[in-house]
Amino acid sequence: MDATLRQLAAYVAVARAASFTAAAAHLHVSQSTLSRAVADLERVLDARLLERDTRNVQLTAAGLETLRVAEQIVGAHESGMKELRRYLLGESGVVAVATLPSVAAVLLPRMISAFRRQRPRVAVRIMDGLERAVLGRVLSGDADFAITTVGASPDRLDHRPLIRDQFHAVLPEGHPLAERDEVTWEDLAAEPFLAVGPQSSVRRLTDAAFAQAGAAVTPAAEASNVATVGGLVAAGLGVSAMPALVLPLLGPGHVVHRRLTGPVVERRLDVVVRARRTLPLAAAAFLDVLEEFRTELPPGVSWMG
Amino acid sequence: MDATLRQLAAYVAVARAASFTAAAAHLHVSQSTLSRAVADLERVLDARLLERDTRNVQLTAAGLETLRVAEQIVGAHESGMKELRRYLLGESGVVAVATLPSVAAVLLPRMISAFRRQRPRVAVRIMDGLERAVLGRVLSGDADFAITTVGASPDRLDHRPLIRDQFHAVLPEGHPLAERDEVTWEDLAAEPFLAVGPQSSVRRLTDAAFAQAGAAVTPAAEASNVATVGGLVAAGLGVSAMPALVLPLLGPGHVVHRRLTGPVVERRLDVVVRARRTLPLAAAAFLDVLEEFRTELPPGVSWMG
DNA sequence: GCCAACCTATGCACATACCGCATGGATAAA
DNA sequence: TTTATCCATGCGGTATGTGCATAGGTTGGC
Repeated sequence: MDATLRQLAAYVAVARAASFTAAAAHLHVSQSTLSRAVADLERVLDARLLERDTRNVQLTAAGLETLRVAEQIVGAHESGMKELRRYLLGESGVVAVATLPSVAAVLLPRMISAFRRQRPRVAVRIMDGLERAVLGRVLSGDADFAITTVGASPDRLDHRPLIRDQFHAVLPEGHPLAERDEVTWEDLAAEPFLAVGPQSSVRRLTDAAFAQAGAAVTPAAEASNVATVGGLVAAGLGVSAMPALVLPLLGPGHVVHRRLTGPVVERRLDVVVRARRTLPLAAAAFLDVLEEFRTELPPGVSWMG
Repeated sequence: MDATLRQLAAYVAVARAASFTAAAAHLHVSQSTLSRAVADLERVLDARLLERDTRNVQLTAAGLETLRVAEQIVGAHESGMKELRRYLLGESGVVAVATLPSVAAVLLPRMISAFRRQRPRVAVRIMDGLERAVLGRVLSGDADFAITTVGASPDRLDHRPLIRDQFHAVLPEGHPLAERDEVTWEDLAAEPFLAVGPQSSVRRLTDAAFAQAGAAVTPAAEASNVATVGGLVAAGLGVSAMPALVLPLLGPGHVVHRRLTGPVVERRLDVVVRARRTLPLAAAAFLDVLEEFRTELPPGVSWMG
């Protein structure tokens, strides 16, 4: 049979103190308990570990080796439990956030620095991707939660609104529409439209907005990367429409943006978690930080809830 | 409170098998036992580790971290106990032998190779020194046992004869006494005598032998190292007397040796262990090997007991 | 849509382990 | 010789651990 953790811990205490009585006082148990525990250990190992001559307790060679091993085992238990507790209290570990590239680039950095001021020992892993991939990360458990648009509300996921993000017209510098303060979807429909790829949630929203405005728009060009779309606009190949958070990602080209109405279209970014799962405490703490993180946002972006 | 080793082991089994029932079969315990153990662990840690939906058992994030830590702890326990058992069975560890330089150089190498054929994973540490130091090593517990002469039988040590080692006259080549087959102590007393240092047990025996032969001998020179004495003899400065086992250590000089009688003096080499101590099994195994190690010995050396 | 199969949780009873108290026995110091 | 100190051990009460039987709930086949 194997030695109990209790026997090993008792033995370590007695061997270190070289005294049953002293070790008992130190551990706040009775001396008889330790006497028995050590005797049990010796019986289990079938070896004499301590030489007791009423006045002194002295380790045998086997006792020395046993002490070494027992310290390892007991130490592994103690440090492991301590580590685990820290993790479970959300004081260490990794928070994995899945989110859209625009959120990852524009909002997350500030959120993370606020979070890490509060929990410096918790790392944050960012997984950016398009809505479908992002939701998949949450479903599979790779990510603790997501901040993303949610098209068709999928099964096994809970979500709640976090941020409102208004669409803006994206125009080349010097374009006639740029002279106005506001542009309508109908205005845009008259120009060559540069769209993001069909996988993007932005594309779904622009398609819906044109339909709502009663315009049938076939994109003049598509690119999966928004920076590419920005470049196309800057080069004068057409116009586009992007949520406010995406505007900083349009690249260094000379583009301008204007409020986009008729209708005002908003992208809603939700916090998405797995249904019927309790979040790891560190992840929950991140969301708590988000609750209080009501700092100023770029124009056209606002908090919800 | 801390998690029990039993709880952690149960959890590791269940988490690996992703099934209470399968893990129970594997560990040969009832399913209810594991169900309870895992529930206890979750209560102790105050965290949900497994998501059970009747068909599948799936790890939560906390469960994954707990599995990692629990595997470490349980693994440390298992491997530690295995290591300890090996040690206690004498299948690993170190046997520390304290002994005189002559034994260390001449006899021990063969003994060690015989021992290691039987227990290849046990290392042997040799501590050589003069009798006093050698016995001190055993008393302090630094050495498991000693092979040495024993002058005044000291307290707290047990000893039993192992080897008989006859004294020989050590002469320069071409010396008149070298023409005989045997030399007496009286013969030697007429020559300049080259002695080892007063700390050496050999010195004690040569002094006693001369006294027994009725000769008062004052050494012409002393050296603590027997090779030095050999060099002095080879240089023609005098003669000496050494036990047979020491003869190979006299160095490359041109010396010869002859049987020494009147009286025949023997050095007795004992095995010395601490009284009332059980030897570590590996050390006991070494002594067992010695028992059976009755191979040929140099002339003038023989087994006892 | 219903039934059978399967999996985990739990009530119950029993055995063992564990603990502290009190005390015995042995030794070193006074 | 006496005293103080320390470890071992008998004893009784409590906590813990285990298996059996079974409840409860979900999945998959018919």
